[in-house]
Amino acid sequence: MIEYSSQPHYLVAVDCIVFGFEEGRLKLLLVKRGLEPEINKWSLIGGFVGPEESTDDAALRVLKKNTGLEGVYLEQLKVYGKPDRDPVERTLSVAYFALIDIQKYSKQLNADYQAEWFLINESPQLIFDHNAMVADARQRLRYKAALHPILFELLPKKFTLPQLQLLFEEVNDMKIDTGNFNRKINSTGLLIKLDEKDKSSSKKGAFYFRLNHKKYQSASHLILNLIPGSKLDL
Amino acid sequence: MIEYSSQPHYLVAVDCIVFGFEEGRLKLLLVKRGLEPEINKWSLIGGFVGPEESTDDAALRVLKKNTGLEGVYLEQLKVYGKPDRDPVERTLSVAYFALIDIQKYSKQLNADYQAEWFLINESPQLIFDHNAMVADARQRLRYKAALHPILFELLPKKFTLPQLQLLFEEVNDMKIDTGNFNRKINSTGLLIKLDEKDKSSSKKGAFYFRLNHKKYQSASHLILNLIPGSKLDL
DNA sequence: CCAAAAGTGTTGTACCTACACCCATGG
DNA sequence: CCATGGGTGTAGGTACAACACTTTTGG
Repeated sequence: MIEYSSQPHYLVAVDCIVFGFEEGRLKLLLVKRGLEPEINKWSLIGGFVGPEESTDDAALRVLKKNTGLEGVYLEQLKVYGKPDRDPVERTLSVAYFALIDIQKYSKQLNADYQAEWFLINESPQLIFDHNAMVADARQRLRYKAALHPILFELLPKKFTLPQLQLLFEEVNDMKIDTGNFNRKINSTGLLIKLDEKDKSSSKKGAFYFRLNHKKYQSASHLILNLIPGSKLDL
Repeated sequence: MIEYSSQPHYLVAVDCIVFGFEEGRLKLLLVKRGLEPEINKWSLIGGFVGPEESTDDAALRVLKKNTGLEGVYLEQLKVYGKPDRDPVERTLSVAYFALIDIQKYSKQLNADYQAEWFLINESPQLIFDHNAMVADARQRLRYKAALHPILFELLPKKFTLPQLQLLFEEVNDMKIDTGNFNRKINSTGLLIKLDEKDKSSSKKGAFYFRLNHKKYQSASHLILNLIPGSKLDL
């Protein structure tokens, strides 16, 4: 039997930066940590990687356990591997970011786990290096969303153009011209206009749209150019 | 003393996808693996992460040991975390990709480690999931290079525009119009024209250029638009 | 009828592609 | 003097930013 003799072994965790979008604001899902150290402090959703699961599997499991959701958009962000990032024992963390439809979430088991949504700019101090993870994830989200139509993952099945524009403005932290935005979005062919209108925020009402899923699948690598002088950085 | 009781611990390795560019072709640095299993098969350069170093540090160490080079461009690619990716024992691998000036490399200790350059499209079968890592790294390189001027890291201090164009063509696997390419490159202000010419590949000779380092630093997030209808994908 | 949000039209400009063209020089 | 690779110029088209404009409807 071959073995790697005396190489050191470490704990491996996953942590998920979970983004949501509600009432025109970008939000972040946090939980109160359930174990020492730093018990009861706010933390990203996370857990240790089990012996029979991949890190991807572990992230999915953790996500399902805390939100009840499956089939959400999940992407590996990066590894945080400083030796002393966890004071108890060396633990590597593989960070993932998830985009979820916050409406779907609230229909699921809400109270079971004491998870809570925070406005992203008003979230509390987090444990360890979790604040850095969130900052990195926001940057990555901006970057990725500039090139790929992933932000739809944050919206309910039916949504309006003003809603979508607000989302883009939140993520990129800038105002966008409505005319140009609508024209570009429509030219992608990704949206299908419904007959129904949302009158909750104006008298005229804004038409609902839904995703053209066929187009969305095949165009997941499409390059949007929705953000004018975009200041990407990665 | 707090501890995370009985959570499982794993080995953690780093593997480096090292790119080079020579004679107009993109190359990959590989080594013959020095330990069982799969001893003497071709492999990425890699090693286990030591107890006192971060994964980034480990990658730098491994790179220095195998190429003698320091201060090279190095970026985390992603973690490969399937439970059975190493048949001996569960080992997570944090993959990094590096861009090195192959000229500098050959000046360093060349024969000490039995590393060898392969044309990227003619590289041998690699151990474990290393082939997948290379494929992912190529894609990431293309993606990143479309937005950031990182490809200069692959060139020597002095280089010509035709050389640079070849590099872009290799990385993106497409022909690029010379006129448009030159104009765009020049408009970035990233290059400084030297008086000297390289006459090795034509009678007229091509002017050498060097990087404007100040501009390069401050514009590391610059968005190049050098690849026409680019087919990015990540 | 008016305020306020939704959505459309228009126009000048910047940039980009394609391709024709000139340049330098070793043999 | 000509073949070859290096490098520049230019015309036509596209797409975009900016902003003025029309539409709808509840109060």
